[in-house]
Amino acid sequence: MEHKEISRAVIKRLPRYYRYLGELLEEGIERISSGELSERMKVTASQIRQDLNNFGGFGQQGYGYNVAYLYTEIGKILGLDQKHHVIIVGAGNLGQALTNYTNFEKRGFIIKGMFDINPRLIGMTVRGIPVYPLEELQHVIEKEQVQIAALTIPKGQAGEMADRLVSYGIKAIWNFAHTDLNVPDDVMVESVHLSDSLMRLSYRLSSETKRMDE
Amino acid sequence: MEHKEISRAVIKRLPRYYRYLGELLEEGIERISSGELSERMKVTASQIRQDLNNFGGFGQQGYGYNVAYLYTEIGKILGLDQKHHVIIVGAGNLGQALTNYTNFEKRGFIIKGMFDINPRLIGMTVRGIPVYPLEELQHVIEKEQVQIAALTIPKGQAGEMADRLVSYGIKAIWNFAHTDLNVPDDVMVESVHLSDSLMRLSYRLSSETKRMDE
DNA sequence: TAGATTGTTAATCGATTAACAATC
DNA sequence: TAGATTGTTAATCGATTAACAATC
Repeated sequence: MEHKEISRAVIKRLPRYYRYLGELLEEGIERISSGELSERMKVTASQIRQDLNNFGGFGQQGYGYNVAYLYTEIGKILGLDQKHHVIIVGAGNLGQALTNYTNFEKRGFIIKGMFDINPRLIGMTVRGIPVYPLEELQHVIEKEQVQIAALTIPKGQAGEMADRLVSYGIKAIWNFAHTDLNVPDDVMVESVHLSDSLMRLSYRLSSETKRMDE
Repeated sequence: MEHKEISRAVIKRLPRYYRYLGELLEEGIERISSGELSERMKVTASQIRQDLNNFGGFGQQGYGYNVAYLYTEIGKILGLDQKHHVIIVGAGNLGQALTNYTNFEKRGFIIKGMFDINPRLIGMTVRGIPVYPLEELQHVIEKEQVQIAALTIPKGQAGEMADRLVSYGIKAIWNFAHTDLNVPDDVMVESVHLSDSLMRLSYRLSSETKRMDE
């Protein structure tokens, strides 16, 4: 219906709001004003109110925001009220690390299997989740109605594997390969480029050092 | 000296330029114009020229940019011409994955050790790199002149550990814990919030589904 | 009711894109 | 020299912040 397209910048901040609200909830805090939250998160209160109002009026004048309510609502916006079936393509250390991270499960991301070409890994289980050979890929995706694939394989094979996953009906790729993927418009890609991140850290370290030399 | 502070947005894009230039280099391409690069990277040529000119005139009118030269120069800007000593705090799957990723080493990030509280991991080696007990932290940091610490431990312990690392002289923290760290201004933090990333993917998946329902 | 704080409009700031003169 | 393409200034666009009327 109404199509006030939400800006990329806002979406990027949503999980952070969710994280802070979760912490408030744990601390037993019931309500919070944009002003208080702004101090904690180190953003302006104005930005918080603007961001939230993209999705509707969650607050109440003179009161602020109800933490539990806002937490739930942002969860819904992020799609965390639904179960998502996930596979991990690439059962190396990184793939295993993702599988072991049980918090994803709590948020509704259910890992249905891991995949690898390495025969030594096939048959192994992590947290009871088996490593399948790649031949099983299509079968498992269809049977388990998998929507999300985490791609934790070397960049050389990533492009081809992405195409293959898309052809099997995958709708979202969580890409850890150090390359950009080209997929159809209706397939979502979220990339975690670890080396890019490390280089940014290196840049800031170097430029800070230079600044101090002056 | 001259202080035309580089914007956050530009710095964020630098590693991506570096990545694409590396690929061009591998393909044996000697020179490239901002127009050609813009097609590959799917950004505007104007942005490429603006970004690069923050650091100096790397191109030549009528010719474009020399790939090898530009690659080297951006490498220098990113601090990749220098060696950085790194430790990994938290020797679980994720820590091991980082240690196994040999490309970091190629870029000058040399891992000097891993650390853990788990006695079962201590003494183990990954690619020849030993897992030390936390008691060795200060000693190794000082002896090996470690600048960068990757933090791959649960969020509950992350804040305290960050303080400890800072007190031992660490100048940059690559934070994988699902929490924001508070450190002094001269200490750089680069966070990789995996769950934030997964939630963004989930958001886009959900909103795409909704759009199609209309 | 008075005080607090939101939701929202308006002003500002910064980042991106367009345009073009400079120059290889 | 003519053609190509940069470096850079100007114009546009979008995102952030400030301000304040609405309202609980």
